[in-house]
Amino acid sequence: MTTARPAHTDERSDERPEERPDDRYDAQRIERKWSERWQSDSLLYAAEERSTKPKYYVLEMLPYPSGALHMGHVRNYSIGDALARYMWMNGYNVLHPMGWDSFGLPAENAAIKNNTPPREWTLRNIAAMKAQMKRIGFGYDWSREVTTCLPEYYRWNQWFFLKLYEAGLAYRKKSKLNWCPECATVLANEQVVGGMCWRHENTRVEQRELEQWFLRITKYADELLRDLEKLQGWPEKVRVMQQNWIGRSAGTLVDFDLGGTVGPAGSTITVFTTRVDTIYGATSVQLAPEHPLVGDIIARNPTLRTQVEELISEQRRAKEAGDIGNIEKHGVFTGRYAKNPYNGEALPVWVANYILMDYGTGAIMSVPAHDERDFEFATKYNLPIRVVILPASSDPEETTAEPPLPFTTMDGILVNSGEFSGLGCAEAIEGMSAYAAEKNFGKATVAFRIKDWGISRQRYWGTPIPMVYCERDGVVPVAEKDLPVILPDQVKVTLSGGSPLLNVPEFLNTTCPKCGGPARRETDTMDTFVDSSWYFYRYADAQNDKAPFDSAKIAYWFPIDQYIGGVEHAILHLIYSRFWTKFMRDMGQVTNDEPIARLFTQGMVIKDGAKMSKSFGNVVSPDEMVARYGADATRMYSLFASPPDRDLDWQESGIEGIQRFLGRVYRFFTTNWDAPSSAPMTDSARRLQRKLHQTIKRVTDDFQGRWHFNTCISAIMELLNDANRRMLGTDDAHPVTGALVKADKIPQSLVAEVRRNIALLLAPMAPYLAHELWEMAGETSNLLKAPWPKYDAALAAEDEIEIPVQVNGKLRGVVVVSADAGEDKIKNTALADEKVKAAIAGKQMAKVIVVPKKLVSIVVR
RNA sequence: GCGAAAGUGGCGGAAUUGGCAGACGCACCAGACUUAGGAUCUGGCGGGUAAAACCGUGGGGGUUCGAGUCCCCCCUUUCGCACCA
Repeated sequence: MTTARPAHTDERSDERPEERPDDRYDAQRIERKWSERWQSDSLLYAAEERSTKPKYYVLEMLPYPSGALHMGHVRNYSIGDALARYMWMNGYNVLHPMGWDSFGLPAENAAIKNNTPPREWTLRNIAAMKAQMKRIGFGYDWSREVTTCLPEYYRWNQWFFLKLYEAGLAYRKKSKLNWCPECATVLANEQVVGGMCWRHENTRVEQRELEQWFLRITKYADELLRDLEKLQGWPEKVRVMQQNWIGRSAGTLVDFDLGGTVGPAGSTITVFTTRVDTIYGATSVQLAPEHPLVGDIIARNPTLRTQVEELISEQRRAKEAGDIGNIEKHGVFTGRYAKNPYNGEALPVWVANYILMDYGTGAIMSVPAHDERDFEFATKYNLPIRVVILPASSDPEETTAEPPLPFTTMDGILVNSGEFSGLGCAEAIEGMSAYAAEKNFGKATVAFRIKDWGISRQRYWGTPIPMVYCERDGVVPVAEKDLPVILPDQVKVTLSGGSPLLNVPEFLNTTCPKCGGPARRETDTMDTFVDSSWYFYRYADAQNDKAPFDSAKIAYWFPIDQYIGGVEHAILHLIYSRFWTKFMRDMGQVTNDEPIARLFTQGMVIKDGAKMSKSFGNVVSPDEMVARYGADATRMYSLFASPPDRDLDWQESGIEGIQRFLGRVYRFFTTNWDAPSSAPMTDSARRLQRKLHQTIKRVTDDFQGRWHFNTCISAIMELLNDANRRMLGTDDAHPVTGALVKADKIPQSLVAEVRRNIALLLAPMAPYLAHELWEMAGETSNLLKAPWPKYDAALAAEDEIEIPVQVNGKLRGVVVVSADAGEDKIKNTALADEKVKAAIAGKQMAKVIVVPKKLVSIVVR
């Protein structure tokens, strides 16, 4: 059935007077209008090359172009964009760029699934996500866009790799590596989470031995640790995580002589210990099952070999399961003895499954009396336990008392320790280390947990490593002038082992840069964390085709003033970035020691108590939110729902509330309030003005300080509620008497002032609406660069304040006094209050405490 | 096991410095305007009471005139680290 539209008639009785279209907040209309304007101005968000303004570099972590933004992105970028806009309004030369971390495995998976080349898939995703960002209205300087999968970018990865190679910081080594069967590639230690692949949480990581390229991040281990001190603008949590990751421990190396009884691997066991002061209490030496000496020891002993092999597999199983910490301690005695160089004692040598080859030297001295693990082990195998440290005590009699074992703390005194007896632990460590060095059987040293960074990936979609293997010249770097080594386009991608590039002869076969003879290219590609280790430098000079960047531009923009992203990058990305910066500094490319001055880690976006994910079916699509409520409401809700460092619980009804608020703001501008054009500042007007200045202060303070955007949005809501109430002439309740007072009309000039400032205050958080309101208020300047409002402390100050009065700790009344009232005045007013009088009637007043501007507390008996 | 953060109405959260607990928003309830309302506006909204009193910030102690906030013990949740010698 079709109903013809009624012909145009002049009169339709049932029709209500139509709202003027402009009376309704139409987010889609407003956002379309401003989006068009902004996009026609390519210089709108551009950072200035030469500027007299102070610089401000605000950066959000670049996304992986998966195809669509998720709410986590929206939250991250809403915070960054609000800050950038705030800084623009405060007169800074703001650098606010965006890019794409666009190499990596998902593109290959998608290629297999959809039969689309990774490059095509990736670039299409980038276009889609860029459109989303523009729709939401994030103010990025797109002239500086960085796309890591393009040769214009990754050629500099290769260039840096050559520099690292020249500096001896890139090297090749055969090693056992973490292998994810699902990814069919090697993973860095950082990408193994509890024995599982970081990307496939149900896939157990295996160990494989392969020739790999490594970057010598350990060269900077000490500095990376030390400079954490400088990063006061970073969350404590992140600094601690990095500190643990680097895992520095100062200790001593001590050689235990095997008396020439062991084969080619040597006849000395070097142990690492942080407690050399306990060495006189050592009752055995423990080797990791994979220690090189173990091979020699078990060579002619099949029984022992079987036992050790069992230890190795126990350890491997535990490692793969990720619970090496809970392994049941096992060990076998090798039948050998090693000499403690301090006292000449021969100690039995054991092999134990809880000793790790990749920490320290893979060998320890076992001191059961003063170490938890050694105590457990010695108890199990009946090894002797000898006390050599007694608790220090101010009472000399107590010093002789045997402590409960194991006694592991450092506040003790050495006993039974030869010439070192009587020393405190700390001085003993120092003295005994020096002694070892002097006698040439050891020295003080530092062990680190951090390992060199393995960057080889047997994958296609990444930066080719610019190295060539020649039969005559061996490993040869590609000449700088021949960069970039282009990643070929038409490649059959599979996920079965080995790099797909092996099957591309025109890539694989090349000539040796040295001799010109036939050679093969390296077919592994770089870990994508290489891309993200320095991308933010490229933003400073994104078009440069002669160098990764011009150092002068880096000197201007760096360090990054504010970096914003998820805490999941606390270790990997952020430690590699710091390493890369230090390397670039040492090669003279940059002058800053650290890339990032301030770091902010925002919380996750969750829904129904769980992280948004497809498997939970609780994913909220930003596109849908923007279509339904508008970009302003979407981003503003992401700022309003919780403080940015906490997790955000997405509630659809919450965003509706924000939408309603924006609608009220809009109507505040369209409503004709019938305000007197010139009127004296009535009491009510004065109160509104005070509220306005208080609001400016609150919002400004939040931007300057703790970034609790939820409370500064609340403040703006309060201002609007207050203004509306007064303008509508709703009755005002007197704060004390409760008597209703007719609200006064607000003069036109104050209405205009409130409107103007609401537009300004909203500009960082709801830019589309703010710009529209700014224009509606008759302003012609660009709101993006309009000066941020200043509050007047005098106008913000209350002239009357409410003072609660407590009697014996319970609230009994509230009195109003002028803000500058002295103690006596406040006290007298409080004591004159009827309710207070009633509460203290018939009792004896013991004490009256007056806290000016705060409260009165009366104690009665 | 070690370390960190957190625990406040039906919900998200506020209280920034020891000083009126619950701002702001959601949900809900009532009313207004309406043929209608998933629009808008007004009012209410921790428990309790007729109204008060009184009780309320995970639990138990403490300091203080006064504690969500400080101290001690415990519980729960989240995150990080975990035979690192």
